[in-house]
Amino acid sequence: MNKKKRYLKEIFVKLFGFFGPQHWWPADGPFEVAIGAILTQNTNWQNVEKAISNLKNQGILNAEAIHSTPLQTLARFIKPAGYYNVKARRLKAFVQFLIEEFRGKIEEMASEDIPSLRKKLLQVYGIGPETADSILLYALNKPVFVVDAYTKRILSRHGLINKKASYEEIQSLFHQAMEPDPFIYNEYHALIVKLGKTFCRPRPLCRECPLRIAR
DNA sequence: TGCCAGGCCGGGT
DNA sequence: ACCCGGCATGGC
Repeated sequence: MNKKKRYLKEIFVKLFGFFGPQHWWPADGPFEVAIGAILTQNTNWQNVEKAISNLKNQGILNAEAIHSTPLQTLARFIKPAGYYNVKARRLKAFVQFLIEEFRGKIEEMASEDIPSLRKKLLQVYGIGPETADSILLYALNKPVFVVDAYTKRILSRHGLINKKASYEEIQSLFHQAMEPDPFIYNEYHALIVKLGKTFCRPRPLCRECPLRIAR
């Protein structure tokens, strides 16, 4: 549908014009991006920053250290991020995968082709589609669009999808509408999050929204 | 004070 | 193939 493509392009232009560049991901290097991607699952980024700060202060923000830190101890350090027991297990599962497949070096993931790498990531405990795509885009700079709850909400409110649309379905809309440019995908997702937090919350502020849908 | 936040897993239908 | 309960902290 050509109309949807133009609509999606238009949304990007409006958001970028209104909010400006977002300069995501707010992290120091690709490994920290991946850890943050797991920690921020259904969680405020502000809380994630505290957890990451703890890991840094403990000097264990690297694959080997997380691997060798006892589960309970790791859970204690990431407590501010919420769901700390499951997330501790997820962090360990991820670094285990990283060590087994890429000698613990996340940079080495970049040489693998996107579809097979995405499939591998999805097999890791605690990594679903959004987290996998966040790692691909924000840690490895791959042209993969990240879909999240805000994306669904906004597209649904604009009548571009129905509520039961699947993750891949929504993702393919963006992949068809926009050039496969990591910079564009990076900014677009970040801008959607910005819009979601500012105007498109469960109780929306449509009057002040830069997209201003009539309803 | 409650609602909400940059999801995912596992069991049940 | 979907649907839903569970997981938990901290900020506004």
